[in-house]
Amino acid sequence: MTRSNVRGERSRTRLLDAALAAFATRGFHGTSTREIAEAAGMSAAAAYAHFPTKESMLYRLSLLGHQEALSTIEDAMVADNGPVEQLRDAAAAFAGWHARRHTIARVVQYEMAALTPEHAAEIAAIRRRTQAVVVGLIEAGMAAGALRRDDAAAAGLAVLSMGIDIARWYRDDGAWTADEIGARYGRWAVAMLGGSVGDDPT
Amino acid sequence: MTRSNVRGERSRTRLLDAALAAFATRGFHGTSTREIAEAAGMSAAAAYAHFPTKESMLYRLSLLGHQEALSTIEDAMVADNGPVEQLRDAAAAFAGWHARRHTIARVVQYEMAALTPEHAAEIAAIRRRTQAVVVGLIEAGMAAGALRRDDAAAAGLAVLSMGIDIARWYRDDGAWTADEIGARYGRWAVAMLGGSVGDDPT
DNA sequence: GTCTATAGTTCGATAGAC
DNA sequence: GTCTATCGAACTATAGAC
Repeated sequence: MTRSNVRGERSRTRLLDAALAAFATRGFHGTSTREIAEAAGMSAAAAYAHFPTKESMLYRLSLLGHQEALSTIEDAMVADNGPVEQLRDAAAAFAGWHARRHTIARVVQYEMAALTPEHAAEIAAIRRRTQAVVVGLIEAGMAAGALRRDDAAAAGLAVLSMGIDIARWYRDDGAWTADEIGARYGRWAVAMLGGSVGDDPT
Repeated sequence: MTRSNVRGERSRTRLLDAALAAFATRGFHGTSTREIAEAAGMSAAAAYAHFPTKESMLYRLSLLGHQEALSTIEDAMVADNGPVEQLRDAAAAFAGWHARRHTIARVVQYEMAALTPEHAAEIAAIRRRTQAVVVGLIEAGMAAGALRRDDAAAAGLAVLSMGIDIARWYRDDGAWTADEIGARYGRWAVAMLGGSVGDDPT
């Protein structure tokens, strides 16, 4: 991390920002390396000094996004108020993240098929951890009798689905803030499974 | 509809089937006209006797799929047992359709950005009708006191989101049938909003 | 309606100068 | 690290024969 590569780091960041915006709106296959480079203020050839392939840009974005989504869930669970409140907080954080960070979330959720098999496998491992966290909370809630008995794996998938799909439709100029959406989706996730928290007597 | 164009109709159908499979797995921009034509058993040039552009294939598939999804919801509501049971049935039909017809559903939900502006506007009108049906049921249920007061538009979006996202992850060799998924998602949609039907005392 | 051939463009990625 | 120039391949779509 010498002083001499500060400029290189900046170019790399600009490229990733440009690739993110393009992949989110037109998709990986709908985006050319020329578009990305131009949006980053350099020639297409210059981009190859920072990333060996177009796919390597997607991989970097996908990895960062997946890690961020998982961390957001984990951070929301630190207050251990029991599985039901933890489920509410995790679902709220997950949904809120997909609204607040809808651009990278769109890449995370809808461009995985364009990754190389090796990169896709690495990303899939993070996704499995994310799913395991939510399903684990649901299982714990059911075991404690605080949630209605049901297929916990299917329920976890549905709770995540509500959050993931936000990335498809959310717009920054829409009617709801990311926090509002998060709060609502957290309540809905719990209510869906027959649970209750606080002033929510179902 | 003369006898002489029966072969043409068959070729057209084969092309649409091939385009559907390709668009669903690799996306519109990730699919070439050559791939589609080859999978349909003809040259790329021959495909242009049936469709003037690659986008026109996508448009046809998207239109058929959207109409089918809307019809499925409407058909599920014919038995008027009140808004809550109708909501359960509509959500179940919508979710079940996305599982049973996940291939075309994937094209319907995730390839809209590749349509021409004119075609996209036509499709968007069908989507608005679909949304209006579900939001209308939720509003009716809230007005009747059978569902918890909440933002009906946001709730409708979340109910549809659960169904839509099924197209992203559903596989034919998975653990659940489309009917099982539909039944569960119908119950969850109602429970999420504090409603109850039949043997579901929340 | 289908073919071969190809026009004309754009693609991802590289060569080599500075 | 960035540029201009370009390679070789792939792309959408068309021309013209049958």
